[in-house]
Amino acid sequence: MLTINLIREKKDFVIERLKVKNFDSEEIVGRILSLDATRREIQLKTDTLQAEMNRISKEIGNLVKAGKKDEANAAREKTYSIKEEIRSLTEKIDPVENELKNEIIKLPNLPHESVARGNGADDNVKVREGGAIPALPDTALPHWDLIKKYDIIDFELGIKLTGAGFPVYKGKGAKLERALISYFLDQGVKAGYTEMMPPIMVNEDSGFGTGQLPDKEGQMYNVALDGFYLIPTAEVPVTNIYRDVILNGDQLPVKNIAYTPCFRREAGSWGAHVRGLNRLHQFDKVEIVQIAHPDHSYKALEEMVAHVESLVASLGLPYRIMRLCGGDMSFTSALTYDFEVWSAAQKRWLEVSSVSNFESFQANRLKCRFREKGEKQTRLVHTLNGSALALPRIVAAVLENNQSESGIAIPPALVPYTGFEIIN
RNA sequence: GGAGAGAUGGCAGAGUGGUCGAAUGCGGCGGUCUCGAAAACCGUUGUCCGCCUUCCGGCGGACCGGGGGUUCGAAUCCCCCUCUCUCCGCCA
Repeated sequence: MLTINLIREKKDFVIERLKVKNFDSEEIVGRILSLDATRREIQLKTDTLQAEMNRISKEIGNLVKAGKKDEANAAREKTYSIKEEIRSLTEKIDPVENELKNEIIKLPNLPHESVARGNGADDNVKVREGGAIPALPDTALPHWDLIKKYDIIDFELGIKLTGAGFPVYKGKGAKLERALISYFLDQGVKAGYTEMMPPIMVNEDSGFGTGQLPDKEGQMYNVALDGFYLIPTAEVPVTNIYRDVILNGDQLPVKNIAYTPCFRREAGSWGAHVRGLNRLHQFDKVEIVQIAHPDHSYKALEEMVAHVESLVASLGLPYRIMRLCGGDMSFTSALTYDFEVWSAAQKRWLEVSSVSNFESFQANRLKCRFREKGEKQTRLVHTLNGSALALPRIVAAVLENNQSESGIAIPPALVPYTGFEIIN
């Protein structure tokens, strides 16, 4: 959520920047400014009247204590009309405030100045690439055939237990999954992140804090009986740790890492390109989250990108890093880099990580601030997160890229974690 | 699931209708003392909103789990909700 101050002070700038995200905000901003003016006008009136009320009430107290009953009653008479006036103003201010908030949360985050205009994935900018695309024989199989051949992941069993998109990992498949989680966590801890194991269900406040609610309600599984949501990403609980928190400047940056299962309803997004592990309702992901000083958040973003890059490279996967254009970026992000790995049998790039700086957009919803030592003023922090990494598509690429007649070779970096070198 | 108790500032913990944004202690910050530190002593120490102000800041309003009510006046009284704790039962 953008701050009202920014909208008030840099109205034209806000409108211009949002055009990069193909978002026409002129009307909304106009409504916001008018509601804001109304709100302040009403508040000034009520505050003045309330001050008068408080003064008289205090006076009555003193008069009663002094035994001046008649004067006290006279003063009491005066309060009735003021009270009525306050009541009617209060009734007006509530809807104005609600409407104001409803309008503000409609505005997406402003894109960073480096973000290009564009409509979709085709307009994203390739920043870097690495790794060699393997040459596979024509007999190479897509991962959904490989997992059947080696019996390591069972989709039909998942359908029986739950439904489509909830696979069962078996034998070496399960071990590979666990190995990747451990490997990613260990690498993160080495890079200075603190490991967290958060709840995988969150309440409504948390859903609002990171921006899933109210807009993307339909994307999350809802445990209606208790009012909880299954997390679509560890970003939600791990970032919400800092909801309503004021940090000391010297505590920044906060660097946390967490493995969690992730749950996504993916309503309406089924169709082509979602076979096998490409899109699931439940999947595993290791997420890195940073709470950064606003002056250093882009340095933090680069550091996170470098970390994710080192992970992908260490698995020997061909990858490319894309800077998302305005039209392809999420509502909450100011700058996003996507990581894609080459899936050799599907012959397509699969998104395995998305690393973003949200600047103060989430922080403003979360009310996460920090105070510099010696300063009185609090400021909003910047929040960042990225997948490091999302497992299923990594598994898909590892299986497809490393297949041969004799089986699937495990990347050397993972062997200490799997305990085996080949799936056959 | 049954019975009971409670929710106050960073923490602990007073406060049952007016002068309470809230005693006191701890912690934090600044200072005195010291070569330095500890101890001791002195001072200071919440958040949000609005108005004024060139900065420093000043003034006003709100906030004692959340929401509503009674009252001229509510941390204090009433109603609803949420959460926590204790005991019993069940249980990974």
